[in-house]
Amino acid sequence: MATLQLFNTLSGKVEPLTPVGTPDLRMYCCGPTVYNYGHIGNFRTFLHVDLLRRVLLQFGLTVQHVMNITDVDDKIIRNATAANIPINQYTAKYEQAFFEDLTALNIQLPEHIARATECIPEMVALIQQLAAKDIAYRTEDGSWYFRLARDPEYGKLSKKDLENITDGARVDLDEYEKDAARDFALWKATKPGETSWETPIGPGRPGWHIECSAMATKFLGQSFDLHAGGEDLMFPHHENEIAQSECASGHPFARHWMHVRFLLVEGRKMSKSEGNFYTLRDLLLKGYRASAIRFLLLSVPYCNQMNFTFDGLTESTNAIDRLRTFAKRIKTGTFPQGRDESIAAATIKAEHDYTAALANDLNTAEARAAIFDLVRAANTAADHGTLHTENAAEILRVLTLFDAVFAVLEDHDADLTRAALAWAEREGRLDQAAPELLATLALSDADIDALVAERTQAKKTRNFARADAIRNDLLAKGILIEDSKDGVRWKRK
RNA sequence: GCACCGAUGGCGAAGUGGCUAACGCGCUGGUCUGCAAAACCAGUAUUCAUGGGUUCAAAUCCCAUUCGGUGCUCCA
Repeated sequence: MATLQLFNTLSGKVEPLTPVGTPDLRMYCCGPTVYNYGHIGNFRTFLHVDLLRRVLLQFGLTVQHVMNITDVDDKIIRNATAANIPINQYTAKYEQAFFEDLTALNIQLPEHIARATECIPEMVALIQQLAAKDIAYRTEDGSWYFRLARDPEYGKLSKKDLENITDGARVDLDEYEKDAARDFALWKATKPGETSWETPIGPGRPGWHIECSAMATKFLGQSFDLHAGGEDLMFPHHENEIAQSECASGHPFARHWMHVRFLLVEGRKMSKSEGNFYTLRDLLLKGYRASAIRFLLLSVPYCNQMNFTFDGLTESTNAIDRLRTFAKRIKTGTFPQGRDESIAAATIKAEHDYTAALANDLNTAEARAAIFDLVRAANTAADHGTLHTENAAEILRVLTLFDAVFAVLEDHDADLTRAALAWAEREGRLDQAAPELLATLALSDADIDALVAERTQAKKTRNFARADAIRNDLLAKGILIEDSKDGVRWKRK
């Protein structure tokens, strides 16, 4: 069984990722702050964590995977206050939307979902531990801060020297109360009108970093195998998590740290002001398939910056079509009995290359290439009649391995698009949907089957004008007809 | 401003000292087809941002420049 070699931000080296102390690989991944719909940058991270998880499972490990939901923070409080609703009502909507999006992207759910608001006692206990060592201190207004001067290892993840980062210190209303400018908030005192919790350390709400320390420890213990998140979280978020957790417990926190790099959109930084900021739902309404979005976001390895483009989405759509067409051919085609040695060798090579690529720091681009090499070799063989039944079975097994990780071969795209349209209708956003999309989905499968049957009949009577008219009409509505030896097929483009 | 990362064909992208620079998409020609589609075959970067240097040998190492990104402040 292969072992995953994964870059570790903490050591700066590629190292094997294996469970220590328990049979399960224990991993914690920073989840969303549920104050809005998730954008494609968010999902690049969640997709690569999903890929990691699927690779670990494929490599024979079991995992205990925790993801947090940040359901209390400044933005949530601000937006809920503006909407004049309680924060839990505000976050419930976006949390539900987030899980719908995970489903659309075929992202597996972690074993544990941890909501910040449900783990307040654990956070308070952690702050008390730090307070007992005089590492946490309380300011006059009732907030608690972490005394950075007490952590000599601070900066080891992001390779920062404390001396060099003080100039960028945050200017904050509370700053005058802190002992040192870089000390960060563990607990924020109640401000008028804000949600707060009555606790043994006083009323207030959690600071940003404390929830991940508390929840990771709650579900995985003081030390665990892997902590992952977007590259921007490395500092200060993850650095602060390490500081809090290790100073409190006296034990190493996560052994291995993985950071997913940012994406660009059409070569530019994604931002609302650039006008290139997209949520998953935006793309579905434009008519792009969920599977194509998944495949594109996974096609560039996590450790590289990727350029997300609409041409890339079209490319991914076409690439998936080719894979699906191929899978169908292998599953349903008729082949001569027996086994061809050269195809068998190509199949074994593809499986080997595919596995080696993923084991090598999750090189998804090379893993993809290995599968496409197999597709070409097998299609050529099938065209020449040298692909045999045993070859088909072996190829199908490799395709199954591939799809257990990439998860794009099963076609749920039309249903997912319909669901997105139904959501847009409820939200009054139907005007954002592409017109061609509405035309395509207006046709039911039965309608299409009827037209295809009519065309087949027209062809039999050599009425090609009528047959072509039907085909062109359907094509204009996004339905592609293919005649083959085994009969007529159609698919939605 | 300081620190770090990146720049590979029409587009996306792998490769990080040594076989003809993967793979996908696109495009061109061919096979098949009533015509298409799918599939296959052939072609599609003498060259890896630019300028120097190291080496028998560089896309891969070093220096400089240009451009893009990230962190230093909320951010996947």
